[in-house]
Amino acid sequence: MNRKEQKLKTRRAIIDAAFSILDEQRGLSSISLREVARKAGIAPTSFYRHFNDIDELGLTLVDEAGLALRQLMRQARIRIESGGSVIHTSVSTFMEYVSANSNVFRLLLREHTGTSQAFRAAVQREISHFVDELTDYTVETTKMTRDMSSLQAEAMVRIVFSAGADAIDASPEQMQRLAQRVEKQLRFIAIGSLRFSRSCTFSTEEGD
Amino acid sequence: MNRKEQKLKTRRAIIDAAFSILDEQRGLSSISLREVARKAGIAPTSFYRHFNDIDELGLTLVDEAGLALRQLMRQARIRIESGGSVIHTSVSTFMEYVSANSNVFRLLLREHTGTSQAFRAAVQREISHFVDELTDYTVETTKMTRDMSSLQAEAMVRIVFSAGADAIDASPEQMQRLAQRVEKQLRFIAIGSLRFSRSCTFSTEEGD
DNA sequence: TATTTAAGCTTACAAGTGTTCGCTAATTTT
DNA sequence: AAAATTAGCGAACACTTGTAAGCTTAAATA
Repeated sequence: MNRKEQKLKTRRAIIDAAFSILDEQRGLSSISLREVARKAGIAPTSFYRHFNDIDELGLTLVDEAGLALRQLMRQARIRIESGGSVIHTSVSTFMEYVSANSNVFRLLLREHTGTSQAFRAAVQREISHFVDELTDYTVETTKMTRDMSSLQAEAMVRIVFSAGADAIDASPEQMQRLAQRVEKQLRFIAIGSLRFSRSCTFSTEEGD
Repeated sequence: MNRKEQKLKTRRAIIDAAFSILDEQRGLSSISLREVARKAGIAPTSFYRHFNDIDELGLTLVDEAGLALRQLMRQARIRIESGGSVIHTSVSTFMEYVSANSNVFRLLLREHTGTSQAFRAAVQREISHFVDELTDYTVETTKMTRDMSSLQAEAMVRIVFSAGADAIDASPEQMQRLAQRVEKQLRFIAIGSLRFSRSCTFSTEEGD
């Protein structure tokens, strides 16, 4: 058993090395096998004992980042259930997550608009997941239609992720300020979609 | 004069070559001097007659992209003045711009979250410009405070740019659909901020 | 204990990179 | 017409890159 244990250990070393490189200013596409190997403390060729390809490593990183994102969602839901404003709690949780896992979030943001179709698709999948969950929540807790909830959720996620991008390089004070702005903006959307929803009730055949 | 003319011509060839490479799947950071030179039809060393550095080329590209963005704003304003819904006109103009200059917009999006601090700052500057102009417009055409207008403008720009990212790779039908969604989402914000603004009037000392 | 397995290493190669140097040739200036 | 300037080129440099081949060595299995 000691063998597989060791293998997993250096596999982790490779992944961590890759993340640490991303942390230091570089994107997935410009990451080099040799650099990762150097940082992980192995010979370049040993890399192939763990991944067939450098892209395989990249997808692994995106998967791990997506996992962290889902954990974030879970945590936010738990906090919401124990009381407090939904919007405030969500934004706070998100911002904390961004600063705590800045390298992970940076990866998601970069690859979202990045150079590789496969990575972009992978990130898009994670974000859609995020939107879907928020849509479900909105449908449950409001009287809005699914379509309207979906629009609202999408708008909110766009804003939060976009703000998250700015938050990465921000100081704690800037982030505090940013979070407050985002909260207000999300309230715009919440209020607006509700209003919009009501005004539509009159002009469509779909009653309540 | 024939000399400077020729120089400008090959300078343009270099810039166009760089843009065309970006078009074909690659990011600014992974662009290679030699590749650009090859595509521009000059020797690698001749590149230095026009730019000190490959980063200097990068900044030039970002500047050109920003210029195009400002032209877009101007065009949108003209269209708005000649009647029609502000939101609809703006979104349409933006979407048309994105698909017409997809490589340029791609550059802005990528470098916004990209690998180089200088590029990120340059793009951020352009986007801030965009937000500021929209804020001014909102202050002029509504009774909202500057702070509130700024929040609204920022939210709208975040959504539009985020949607623009999705629009790049979308088919015409998908883009049509996307544009409609964005329009509704912007309306959420417009309605919401107005409502929010009114409700604040009661709780603050700032009357009207 | 003997044999097999496999993680990790060293060496090696072909291809790509940025950049320096000195040259050519054509245009501009004197 | 002579001199100076300069866009562009070829050769060469000192790298870095991905990947292949074969070896070592320690653990797993028989």
